[in-house]
Amino acid sequence: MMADHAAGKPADEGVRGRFERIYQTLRTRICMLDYAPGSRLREEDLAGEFGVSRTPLRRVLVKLEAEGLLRSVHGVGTIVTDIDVDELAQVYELRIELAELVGKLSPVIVDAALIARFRDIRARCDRMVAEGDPREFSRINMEFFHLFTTLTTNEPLREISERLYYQTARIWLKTASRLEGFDELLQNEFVTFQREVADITEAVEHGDLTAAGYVRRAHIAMSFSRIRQASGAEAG
Amino acid sequence: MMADHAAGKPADEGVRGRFERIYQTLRTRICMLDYAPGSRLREEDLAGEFGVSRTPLRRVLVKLEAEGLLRSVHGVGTIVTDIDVDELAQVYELRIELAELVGKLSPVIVDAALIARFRDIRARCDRMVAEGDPREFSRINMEFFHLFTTLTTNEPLREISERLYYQTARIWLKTASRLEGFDELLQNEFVTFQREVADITEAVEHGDLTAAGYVRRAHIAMSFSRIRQASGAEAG
DNA sequence: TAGCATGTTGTTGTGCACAACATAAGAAGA
DNA sequence: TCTTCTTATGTTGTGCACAACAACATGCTA
Repeated sequence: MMADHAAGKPADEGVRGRFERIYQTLRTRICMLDYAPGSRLREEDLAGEFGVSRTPLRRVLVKLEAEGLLRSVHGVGTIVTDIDVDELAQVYELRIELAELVGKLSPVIVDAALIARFRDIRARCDRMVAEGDPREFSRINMEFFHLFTTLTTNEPLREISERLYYQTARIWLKTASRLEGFDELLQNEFVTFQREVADITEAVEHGDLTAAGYVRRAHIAMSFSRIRQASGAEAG
Repeated sequence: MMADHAAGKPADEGVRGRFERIYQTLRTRICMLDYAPGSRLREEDLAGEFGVSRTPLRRVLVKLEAEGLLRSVHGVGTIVTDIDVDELAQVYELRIELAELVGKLSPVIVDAALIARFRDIRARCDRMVAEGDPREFSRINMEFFHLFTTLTTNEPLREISERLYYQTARIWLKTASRLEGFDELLQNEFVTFQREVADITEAVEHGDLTAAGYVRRAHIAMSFSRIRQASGAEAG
Protein backbone atom coordinates (compact mmCIF):
# COMPACT_ATOMS: atom_id res chain seq x y z
CA MET A 1 0.00 0.00 0.00
CA MET A 2 2.41 2.62 -1.20
CA ALA A 3 1.26 6.22 -1.17
CA ASP A 4 1.87 8.43 -4.17
CA HIS A 5 4.95 10.54 -3.74
CA ALA A 6 3.50 13.47 -5.66
CA ALA A 7 0.40 15.44 -4.77
CA GLY A 8 -2.50 15.60 -7.19
CA LYS A 9 -1.70 12.22 -8.65
CA PRO A 10 -4.60 9.88 -7.98
CA ALA A 11 -3.67 6.23 -8.20
CA ASP A 12 -6.75 5.23 -10.14
CA GLU A 13 -6.18 7.50 -13.10
CA GLY A 14 -5.69 5.56 -16.30
CA VAL A 15 -3.11 6.23 -18.95
CA ARG A 16 -5.59 8.58 -20.57
CA GLY A 17 -6.04 10.55 -17.38
CA ARG A 18 -2.31 10.80 -16.81
CA PHE A 19 -1.82 12.07 -20.34
CA GLU A 20 -4.45 14.75 -19.86
CA ARG A 21 -3.01 15.83 -16.51
CA ILE A 22 0.54 16.29 -17.85
CA TYR A 23 -0.78 17.97 -20.99
CA GLN A 24 -2.86 20.54 -19.13
CA THR A 25 -0.08 21.19 -16.63
CA LEU A 26 2.46 21.99 -19.33
CA ARG A 27 -0.06 24.00 -21.35
CA THR A 28 -0.88 26.15 -18.34
CA ARG A 29 2.80 26.72 -17.58
CA ILE A 30 3.41 27.88 -21.14
CA CYS A 31 0.39 30.19 -21.19
CA MET A 32 1.17 31.64 -17.75
CA LEU A 33 4.70 32.37 -18.98
CA ASP A 34 6.21 30.05 -16.35
CA TYR A 35 8.11 28.79 -19.38
CA ALA A 36 9.34 31.90 -21.17
CA PRO A 37 8.95 32.02 -24.96
CA GLY A 38 12.17 30.84 -26.56
CA SER A 39 13.31 28.86 -23.53
CA ARG A 40 14.46 25.26 -23.90
CA LEU A 41 12.88 22.29 -22.14
CA ARG A 42 14.51 18.90 -21.66
CA GLU A 43 12.39 15.82 -22.21
CA GLU A 44 14.24 13.84 -19.58
CA ASP A 45 13.75 16.53 -16.92
CA LEU A 46 10.02 16.68 -17.58
CA ALA A 47 9.77 12.90 -17.65
CA GLY A 48 11.50 12.72 -14.29
CA GLU A 49 9.26 15.38 -12.78
CA PHE A 50 6.09 13.53 -13.74
CA GLY A 51 7.49 10.13 -12.86
CA VAL A 52 7.31 8.60 -16.32
CA SER A 53 9.72 7.72 -19.08
CA ARG A 54 10.41 9.84 -22.13
CA THR A 55 8.18 7.70 -24.34
CA PRO A 56 4.76 8.59 -22.88
CA LEU A 57 5.90 12.15 -22.23
CA ARG A 58 6.72 12.65 -25.89
CA ARG A 59 3.07 12.04 -26.75
CA VAL A 60 2.25 15.14 -24.74
CA LEU A 61 4.99 17.16 -26.40
CA VAL A 62 3.81 16.04 -29.85
CA LYS A 63 0.33 17.35 -29.10
CA LEU A 64 1.64 20.64 -27.74
CA GLU A 65 3.78 20.96 -30.85
CA ALA A 66 0.74 20.32 -33.07
CA GLU A 67 -1.03 23.17 -31.27
CA GLY A 68 1.85 25.52 -31.92
CA LEU A 69 2.99 25.95 -28.32
CA LEU A 70 6.23 23.95 -28.65
CA ARG A 71 8.72 23.19 -31.39
CA SER A 72 10.94 20.11 -31.20
CA VAL A 73 14.18 20.39 -33.16
CA HIS A 74 16.35 17.32 -33.68
CA GLY A 75 19.67 17.70 -31.92
CA VAL A 76 18.76 21.04 -30.39
CA GLY A 77 15.93 20.72 -27.93
CA THR A 78 12.28 21.41 -27.26
CA ILE A 79 11.74 25.15 -27.61
CA VAL A 80 8.77 27.11 -26.31
CA THR A 81 7.51 29.03 -29.33
CA ASP A 82 7.69 32.79 -29.34
CA ILE A 83 4.58 34.72 -30.26
CA ASP A 84 4.08 37.75 -32.41
CA VAL A 85 1.04 40.01 -32.51
CA ASP A 86 0.94 40.01 -36.31
CA GLU A 87 1.04 36.22 -36.55
CA LEU A 88 -1.90 35.99 -34.16
CA ALA A 89 -4.10 38.31 -36.21
CA GLN A 90 -5.63 35.43 -38.17
CA VAL A 91 -6.23 33.41 -35.03
CA TYR A 92 -8.04 36.33 -33.44
CA GLU A 93 -9.99 36.89 -36.65
CA LEU A 94 -11.30 33.35 -36.31
CA ARG A 95 -11.82 33.46 -32.54
CA ILE A 96 -14.08 36.48 -33.04
CA GLU A 97 -16.35 34.55 -35.35
CA LEU A 98 -16.38 31.41 -33.21
CA ALA A 99 -17.34 33.41 -30.11
CA GLU A 100 -20.49 34.48 -31.90
CA LEU A 101 -21.19 30.90 -32.94
CA VAL A 102 -20.97 29.72 -29.32
CA GLY A 103 -24.13 31.70 -28.66
CA LYS A 104 -25.89 30.43 -31.76
CA LEU A 105 -25.09 26.74 -32.29
CA SER A 106 -26.67 24.13 -30.03
CA PRO A 107 -27.17 26.42 -27.02
CA VAL A 108 -27.47 24.77 -23.62
CA ILE A 109 -30.54 24.92 -21.43
CA VAL A 110 -29.80 27.61 -18.88
CA ASP A 111 -30.48 26.38 -15.36
CA ALA A 112 -29.86 27.73 -11.88
CA ALA A 113 -26.55 25.90 -11.50
CA LEU A 114 -25.16 27.49 -14.64
CA ILE A 115 -26.24 30.96 -13.54
CA ALA A 116 -24.65 30.32 -10.16
CA ARG A 117 -21.33 29.54 -11.79
CA PHE A 118 -21.40 32.79 -13.74
CA ARG A 119 -22.31 34.78 -10.63
CA ASP A 120 -19.51 33.12 -8.69
CA ILE A 121 -16.85 33.97 -11.23
CA ARG A 122 -18.27 37.47 -11.51
CA ALA A 123 -17.81 37.99 -7.76
CA ARG A 124 -14.26 36.68 -7.88
CA CYS A 125 -13.59 38.92 -10.85
CA ASP A 126 -14.65 41.93 -8.82
CA ARG A 127 -12.21 40.99 -6.07
CA MET A 128 -9.44 40.50 -8.63
CA VAL A 129 -9.94 44.02 -9.98
CA ALA A 130 -9.45 45.46 -6.50
CA GLU A 131 -6.13 43.66 -6.08
CA GLY A 132 -4.90 44.27 -9.59
CA ASP A 133 -2.56 41.33 -10.21
CA PRO A 134 -1.92 40.56 -13.92
CA ARG A 135 -1.26 36.91 -13.15
CA GLU A 136 -4.52 36.51 -11.28
CA PHE A 137 -6.24 38.30 -14.13
CA SER A 138 -4.94 35.74 -16.61
CA ARG A 139 -6.06 32.90 -14.37
CA ILE A 140 -9.62 34.18 -14.06
CA ASN A 141 -9.69 35.06 -17.74
CA MET A 142 -8.83 31.45 -18.54
CA GLU A 143 -11.44 30.14 -16.16
CA PHE A 144 -14.08 32.45 -17.59
CA PHE A 145 -13.26 31.26 -21.09
CA HIS A 146 -13.95 27.66 -20.11
CA LEU A 147 -17.22 28.66 -18.51
CA PHE A 148 -18.24 30.60 -21.61
CA THR A 149 -17.68 27.63 -23.91
CA THR A 150 -20.11 25.58 -21.85
CA LEU A 151 -22.86 27.76 -23.31
CA THR A 152 -22.84 25.54 -26.38
CA THR A 153 -23.21 21.78 -26.50
CA ASN A 154 -21.44 21.63 -29.85
CA GLU A 155 -18.38 19.63 -28.84
CA PRO A 156 -16.26 20.30 -31.95
CA LEU A 157 -16.87 24.02 -31.51
CA ARG A 158 -15.76 23.84 -27.90
CA GLU A 159 -12.60 21.92 -28.75
CA ILE A 160 -11.60 24.29 -31.53
CA SER A 161 -12.36 27.38 -29.46
CA GLU A 162 -10.19 26.00 -26.69
CA ARG A 163 -7.31 25.27 -29.02
CA LEU A 164 -7.40 28.78 -30.49
CA TYR A 165 -7.74 30.37 -27.07
CA TYR A 166 -4.56 28.73 -25.78
CA GLN A 167 -2.72 29.79 -28.91
CA THR A 168 -3.42 33.42 -28.03
CA ALA A 169 -3.58 33.32 -24.24
CA ARG A 170 0.07 34.28 -23.68
CA ILE A 171 0.06 37.48 -25.69
CA TRP A 172 -1.83 39.48 -23.05
CA LEU A 173 0.56 38.63 -20.20
CA LYS A 174 3.54 39.19 -22.48
CA THR A 175 2.26 42.60 -23.51
CA ALA A 176 1.25 43.51 -19.98
CA SER A 177 4.72 42.65 -18.63
CA ARG A 178 6.12 45.41 -20.85
CA LEU A 179 3.64 47.91 -19.53
CA GLU A 180 4.68 47.78 -15.89
CA GLY A 181 4.44 51.24 -14.48
CA PHE A 182 1.49 52.10 -16.72
CA ASP A 183 -0.97 51.13 -14.02
CA GLU A 184 -3.74 53.11 -15.66
CA LEU A 185 -3.63 50.91 -18.77
CA LEU A 186 -3.62 47.74 -16.70
CA GLN A 187 -6.49 48.98 -14.54
CA ASN A 188 -8.39 49.77 -17.73
CA GLU A 189 -7.89 46.16 -18.87
CA PHE A 190 -9.23 44.85 -15.58
CA VAL A 191 -12.30 47.09 -15.61
CA THR A 192 -13.04 46.26 -19.24
CA PHE A 193 -12.92 42.54 -18.49
CA GLN A 194 -15.06 43.15 -15.43
CA ARG A 195 -17.71 44.75 -17.65
CA GLU A 196 -17.52 41.83 -20.08
CA VAL A 197 -18.09 39.32 -17.29
CA ALA A 198 -20.95 41.39 -15.93
CA ASP A 199 -22.64 41.81 -19.31
CA ILE A 200 -22.34 38.14 -20.25
CA THR A 201 -23.52 37.03 -16.82
CA GLU A 202 -26.62 39.16 -17.14
CA ALA A 203 -27.24 37.89 -20.66
CA VAL A 204 -27.07 34.33 -19.33
CA GLU A 205 -29.41 35.25 -16.51
CA HIS A 206 -31.91 36.36 -19.14
CA GLY A 207 -31.30 33.20 -21.15
CA ASP A 208 -30.15 35.25 -24.13
CA LEU A 209 -27.10 33.28 -25.26
CA THR A 210 -27.05 34.98 -28.64
CA ALA A 211 -26.49 38.29 -26.89
CA ALA A 212 -23.77 36.69 -24.77
CA GLY A 213 -22.04 35.63 -27.98
CA TYR A 214 -22.18 39.12 -29.42
CA VAL A 215 -20.78 40.67 -26.24
CA ARG A 216 -17.98 38.16 -26.18
CA ARG A 217 -17.26 38.76 -29.85
CA ALA A 218 -17.01 42.50 -29.37
CA HIS A 219 -14.73 42.18 -26.35
CA ILE A 220 -12.32 39.78 -28.05
CA ALA A 221 -12.05 42.15 -30.99
CA MET A 222 -11.44 45.17 -28.77
CA SER A 223 -8.97 43.30 -26.60
CA PHE A 224 -6.85 42.37 -29.59
CA SER A 225 -7.06 45.93 -30.86
CA ARG A 226 -5.67 47.22 -27.57
CA ILE A 227 -2.91 44.60 -27.55
CA ARG A 228 -1.94 45.52 -31.08
CA GLN A 229 -1.92 49.20 -30.14
CA ALA A 230 0.25 48.59 -27.09
CA SER A 231 2.71 46.52 -29.15
CA GLY A 232 2.79 49.07 -31.95
CA ALA A 233 3.47 51.92 -29.54
CA GLU A 234 6.43 49.94 -28.24
CA ALA A 235 7.90 49.15 -31.64
CA GLY A 236 7.20 52.51 -33.33
CA MET B 1 23.75 3.66 -53.62
CA MET B 2 20.62 1.77 -52.77
CA ALA B 3 17.42 2.73 -54.53
CA ASP B 4 14.22 3.11 -52.54
CA HIS B 5 12.24 -0.08 -52.63
CA ALA B 6 8.89 1.71 -52.52
CA ALA B 7 7.52 4.13 -55.05
CA GLY B 8 6.66 7.67 -54.03
CA LYS B 9 9.29 7.74 -51.34
CA PRO B 10 11.81 10.45 -52.17
CA ALA B 11 15.10 10.00 -50.41
CA ASP B 12 15.48 13.66 -49.45
CA GLU B 13 12.29 13.95 -47.43
CA GLY B 14 12.94 14.83 -43.80
CA VAL B 15 11.34 13.24 -40.82
CA ARG B 16 8.59 15.85 -41.05
CA GLY B 17 7.89 14.97 -44.67
CA ARG B 18 7.80 11.27 -43.93
CA PHE B 19 5.36 11.83 -41.09
CA GLU B 20 3.06 13.86 -43.34
CA ARG B 21 3.23 11.26 -46.10
CA ILE B 22 2.28 8.34 -43.85
CA TYR B 23 -0.38 10.44 -42.12
CA GLN B 24 -2.10 11.48 -45.34
CA THR B 25 -1.88 7.98 -46.76
CA LEU B 26 -3.62 6.40 -43.78
CA ARG B 27 -6.16 9.22 -43.57
CA THR B 28 -7.08 8.75 -47.23
CA ARG B 29 -7.42 4.99 -46.78
CA ILE B 30 -9.77 5.48 -43.85
CA CYS B 31 -11.89 8.07 -45.63
CA MET B 32 -12.04 6.06 -48.86
CA LEU B 33 -13.21 3.07 -46.79
CA ASP B 34 -10.15 1.02 -47.78
CA TYR B 35 -10.08 0.40 -44.04
CA ALA B 36 -13.63 -0.50 -43.08
CA PRO B 37 -15.09 1.12 -39.95
CA GLY B 38 -14.59 -1.25 -37.03
CA SER B 39 -11.68 -3.11 -38.61
CA ARG B 40 -8.45 -3.68 -36.69
CA LEU B 41 -5.03 -2.45 -37.77
CA ARG B 42 -1.71 -3.77 -36.51
CA GLU B 43 1.00 -1.25 -35.73
CA GLU B 44 3.76 -3.64 -36.73
CA ASP B 45 2.21 -4.36 -40.12
CA LEU B 46 1.87 -0.67 -40.90
CA ALA B 47 5.39 0.01 -39.65
CA GLY B 48 6.72 -2.72 -41.92
CA GLU B 49 4.80 -1.42 -44.92
CA PHE B 50 6.23 2.09 -44.58
CA GLY B 51 9.70 0.87 -43.73
CA VAL B 52 9.90 2.35 -40.25
CA SER B 53 9.73 1.11 -36.68
CA ARG B 54 6.66 1.24 -34.48
CA THR B 55 7.91 4.31 -32.61
CA PRO B 56 7.63 6.92 -35.40
CA LEU B 57 4.52 5.24 -36.76
CA ARG B 58 2.76 5.63 -33.44
CA ARG B 59 3.08 9.40 -33.77
CA VAL B 60 0.89 9.15 -36.85
CA LEU B 61 -1.62 6.92 -35.09
CA VAL B 62 -1.78 9.31 -32.12
CA LYS B 63 -2.67 12.17 -34.43
CA LEU B 64 -5.29 10.12 -36.27
CA GLU B 65 -6.73 9.13 -32.90
CA ALA B 66 -6.86 12.78 -31.81
CA GLU B 67 -8.86 13.54 -34.97
CA GLY B 68 -11.33 10.79 -34.17
CA LEU B 69 -10.50 8.46 -37.06
CA LEU B 70 -8.79 5.76 -34.96
CA ARG B 71 -9.07 4.41 -31.45
CA SER B 72 -6.15 2.60 -29.79
CA VAL B 73 -7.12 0.17 -27.04
CA HIS B 74 -4.48 -1.37 -24.83
CA GLY B 75 -4.25 -5.09 -25.34
CA VAL B 76 -6.82 -5.14 -28.11
CA GLY B 77 -5.65 -3.23 -31.14
CA THR B 78 -6.01 -0.10 -33.22
CA ILE B 79 -9.61 0.12 -34.35
CA VAL B 80 -10.97 2.26 -37.18
CA THR B 81 -13.79 4.25 -35.63
CA ASP B 82 -17.31 3.70 -36.83
CA ILE B 83 -19.38 6.73 -37.76
CA ASP B 84 -22.97 7.60 -37.09
CA VAL B 85 -25.05 10.23 -38.83
CA ASP B 86 -26.39 11.62 -35.58
CA GLU B 87 -22.94 12.01 -34.06
CA LEU B 88 -21.83 13.98 -37.08
CA ALA B 89 -24.67 16.49 -36.87
CA GLN B 90 -22.64 18.89 -34.74
CA VAL B 91 -19.63 18.61 -37.01
CA TYR B 92 -21.77 19.46 -40.01
CA GLU B 93 -23.37 22.30 -38.09
CA LEU B 94 -19.92 23.80 -37.66
CA ARG B 95 -18.69 23.00 -41.16
CA ILE B 96 -21.63 24.95 -42.55
CA GLU B 97 -20.59 28.08 -40.70
CA LEU B 98 -16.90 27.71 -41.51
CA ALA B 99 -17.64 27.36 -45.22
CA GLU B 100 -19.21 30.79 -45.15
CA LEU B 101 -16.22 32.18 -43.27
CA VAL B 102 -13.85 30.88 -45.95
CA GLY B 103 -15.39 33.41 -48.33
CA LYS B 104 -15.25 36.22 -45.80
CA LEU B 105 -12.02 36.05 -43.80
CA SER B 106 -8.75 37.07 -45.48
CA PRO B 107 -9.80 36.26 -49.05
CA VAL B 108 -7.05 35.55 -51.55
CA ILE B 109 -6.37 37.68 -54.60
CA VAL B 110 -7.99 35.83 -57.48
CA ASP B 111 -5.59 35.42 -60.38
CA ALA B 112 -5.64 33.53 -63.65
CA ALA B 113 -3.87 30.49 -62.20
CA LEU B 114 -6.51 30.08 -59.50
CA ILE B 115 -9.33 30.36 -62.02
CA ALA B 116 -7.57 27.80 -64.18
CA ARG B 117 -7.48 25.30 -61.31
CA PHE B 118 -11.20 25.69 -60.74
CA ARG B 119 -11.95 25.28 -64.45
CA ASP B 120 -9.77 22.19 -64.58
CA ILE B 121 -11.52 20.47 -61.72
CA ARG B 122 -14.86 21.53 -63.16
CA ALA B 123 -14.02 19.78 -66.43
CA ARG B 124 -12.93 16.62 -64.65
CA CYS B 125 -16.08 16.77 -62.57
CA ASP B 126 -18.14 16.77 -65.74
CA ARG B 127 -16.35 13.64 -66.97
CA MET B 128 -16.87 11.98 -63.59
CA VAL B 129 -20.61 12.52 -63.77
CA ALA B 130 -20.74 10.73 -67.11
CA GLU B 131 -18.99 7.68 -65.69
CA GLY B 132 -20.82 7.65 -62.40
CA ASP B 133 -18.34 5.97 -60.05
CA PRO B 134 -18.93 6.69 -56.33
CA ARG B 135 -15.27 6.23 -55.52
CA GLU B 136 -14.16 8.67 -58.18
CA PHE B 137 -16.83 11.05 -56.88
CA SER B 138 -15.32 10.96 -53.41
CA ARG B 139 -11.88 11.54 -54.79
CA ILE B 140 -12.87 14.63 -56.77
CA ASN B 141 -14.99 15.86 -53.88
CA MET B 142 -11.92 15.69 -51.65
CA GLU B 143 -9.79 17.47 -54.20
CA PHE B 144 -12.39 20.18 -54.66
CA PHE B 145 -12.55 20.73 -50.91
CA HIS B 146 -8.83 21.41 -50.80
CA LEU B 147 -9.12 23.83 -53.69
CA PHE B 148 -12.01 25.63 -52.01
CA THR B 149 -10.06 26.19 -48.80
CA THR B 150 -7.35 27.99 -50.77
CA LEU B 151 -9.85 30.82 -51.21
CA THR B 152 -8.87 32.08 -47.76
CA THR B 153 -5.39 32.87 -46.53
CA ASN B 154 -6.48 32.36 -42.93
CA GLU B 155 -4.31 29.37 -42.06
CA PRO B 156 -6.10 28.36 -38.81
CA LEU B 157 -9.40 28.39 -40.66
CA ARG B 158 -7.98 26.15 -43.38
CA GLU B 159 -6.55 23.68 -40.85
CA ILE B 160 -9.77 23.44 -38.89
CA SER B 161 -11.91 23.12 -41.99
CA GLU B 162 -9.67 20.30 -43.18
CA ARG B 163 -9.91 18.46 -39.89
CA LEU B 164 -13.69 18.66 -39.81
CA TYR B 165 -13.95 17.65 -43.45
CA TYR B 166 -12.04 14.43 -42.90
CA GLN B 167 -14.18 13.64 -39.88
CA THR B 168 -17.25 13.61 -42.09
CA ALA B 169 -15.79 12.49 -45.43
CA ARG B 170 -16.56 8.79 -44.95
CA ILE B 171 -20.27 9.14 -44.30
CA TRP B 172 -21.16 9.81 -47.94
CA LEU B 173 -19.42 6.70 -49.29
CA LYS B 174 -20.81 4.62 -46.44
CA THR B 175 -24.34 5.81 -47.13
CA ALA B 176 -23.92 5.45 -50.89
CA SER B 177 -22.72 1.87 -50.55
CA ARG B 178 -26.09 1.01 -49.04
CA LEU B 179 -27.92 2.61 -51.93
CA GLU B 180 -26.54 0.42 -54.69
CA GLY B 181 -29.26 -0.17 -57.17
CA PHE B 182 -30.77 3.24 -56.56
CA ASP B 183 -28.88 4.72 -59.47
CA GLU B 184 -31.24 7.66 -59.67
CA LEU B 185 -30.30 8.85 -56.19
CA LEU B 186 -26.61 8.46 -56.93
CA GLN B 187 -26.94 10.29 -60.22
CA ASN B 188 -28.76 13.07 -58.40
CA GLU B 189 -25.81 13.37 -56.01
CA PHE B 190 -23.39 13.64 -58.90
CA VAL B 191 -25.42 16.28 -60.70
CA THR B 192 -25.91 18.30 -57.53
CA PHE B 193 -22.18 18.33 -56.89
CA GLN B 194 -21.62 19.23 -60.53
CA ARG B 195 -23.84 22.29 -60.06
CA GLU B 196 -21.97 23.25 -56.89
CA VAL B 197 -18.64 23.11 -58.66
CA ALA B 198 -20.03 25.10 -61.57
CA ASP B 199 -21.57 27.79 -59.36
CA ILE B 200 -18.49 28.21 -57.20
CA THR B 201 -16.22 28.26 -60.24
CA GLU B 202 -18.26 31.06 -61.77
CA ALA B 203 -18.29 32.96 -58.49
CA VAL B 204 -14.50 32.72 -58.38
CA GLU B 205 -14.32 33.86 -61.99
CA HIS B 206 -16.23 36.98 -60.97
CA GLY B 207 -13.99 37.43 -57.93
CA ASP B 208 -16.98 37.14 -55.59
CA LEU B 209 -15.61 34.87 -52.88
CA THR B 210 -18.40 35.79 -50.49
CA ALA B 211 -20.88 34.32 -52.92
CA ALA B 212 -18.69 31.22 -53.26
CA GLY B 213 -18.88 30.79 -49.51
CA TYR B 214 -22.65 31.04 -49.47
CA VAL B 215 -23.01 28.51 -52.27
CA ARG B 216 -20.70 26.11 -50.48
CA ARG B 217 -22.58 26.61 -47.23
CA ALA B 218 -25.90 25.82 -48.82
CA HIS B 219 -24.58 22.71 -50.54
CA ILE B 220 -22.99 21.29 -47.40
CA ALA B 221 -26.25 21.78 -45.53
CA MET B 222 -28.29 20.13 -48.27
CA SER B 223 -25.83 17.28 -48.66
CA PHE B 224 -26.06 16.41 -44.98
CA SER B 225 -29.84 16.67 -45.17
CA ARG B 226 -29.93 14.11 -47.97
CA ILE B 227 -27.51 11.80 -46.13
CA ARG B 228 -29.67 11.99 -43.00
CA GLN B 229 -32.76 11.26 -45.07
CA ALA B 230 -31.16 8.26 -46.75
CA SER B 231 -30.00 6.87 -43.40
CA GLY B 232 -33.38 7.47 -41.81
CA ALA B 233 -35.20 5.72 -44.63
CA GLU B 234 -32.97 2.72 -44.07
CA ALA B 235 -33.44 2.60 -40.30
CA GLY B 236 -37.14 3.48 -40.27
C1' DT C 1 -23.65 -30.33 -20.63
C1' DA C 2 -23.18 -25.83 -18.49
C1' DG C 3 -20.17 -23.02 -15.87
C1' DC C 4 -15.85 -21.61 -14.30
C1' DA C 5 -11.03 -21.37 -13.66
C1' DT C 6 -6.70 -21.20 -16.03
C1' DG C 7 -3.33 -21.02 -19.42
C1' DT C 8 -2.21 -19.26 -24.09
C1' DT C 9 -1.83 -16.00 -27.59
C1' DG C 10 -1.81 -11.52 -29.49
C1' DT C 11 -1.83 -6.50 -29.12
C1' DT C 12 -0.72 -1.90 -27.40
C1' DG C 13 2.04 0.78 -23.69
C1' DT C 14 6.59 1.64 -21.60
C1' DG C 15 11.52 1.91 -20.63
C1' DC C 16 16.04 1.92 -22.27
C1' DA C 17 20.11 2.06 -25.25
C1' DC C 18 21.89 3.87 -29.26
C1' DA C 19 21.85 6.60 -33.72
C1' DA C 20 21.35 11.12 -36.00
C1' DC C 21 21.99 15.71 -35.59
C1' DA C 22 23.29 20.47 -34.17
C1' DT C 23 26.02 23.49 -31.60
C1' DA C 24 29.94 25.33 -29.30
C1' DA C 25 34.55 25.08 -27.86
C1' DG C 26 39.28 24.53 -29.07
C1' DA C 27 43.35 23.87 -31.73
C1' DA C 28 46.01 24.49 -35.87
C1' DG C 29 47.30 27.22 -39.66
C1' DA C 30 47.91 31.45 -42.39
C1' DT D 1 44.49 37.94 -34.88
C1' DC D 2 41.33 35.81 -37.79
C1' DT D 3 39.71 31.73 -40.15
C1' DT D 4 38.76 26.96 -40.49
C1' DC D 5 38.72 22.33 -39.39
C1' DT D 6 38.17 19.05 -35.72
C1' DT D 7 36.40 17.38 -31.56
C1' DA D 8 33.44 17.19 -27.56
C1' DT D 9 29.02 17.63 -25.64
C1' DG D 10 24.17 17.62 -25.35
C1' DT D 11 19.62 16.91 -27.35
C1' DT D 12 15.90 14.76 -29.96
C1' DG D 13 14.65 10.62 -33.10
C1' DT D 14 14.57 5.54 -33.62
C1' DG D 15 14.64 0.57 -32.81
C1' DC D 16 14.03 -3.09 -29.80
C1' DA D 17 12.78 -5.89 -25.81
C1' DC D 18 9.69 -6.43 -22.25
C1' DA D 19 5.54 -5.24 -19.28
C1' DA D 20 0.51 -4.58 -19.02
C1' DC D 21 -3.59 -5.92 -20.61
C1' DA D 22 -7.52 -8.19 -23.04
C1' DA D 23 -9.61 -11.88 -25.61
C1' DC D 24 -9.83 -16.60 -26.66
C1' DA D 25 -9.15 -21.51 -26.15
C1' DT D 26 -8.86 -25.41 -23.14
C1' DG D 27 -9.72 -28.48 -19.66
C1' DC D 28 -11.72 -29.36 -15.22
C1' DT D 29 -15.63 -29.75 -12.18
C1' DA D 30 -20.31 -29.98 -10.65
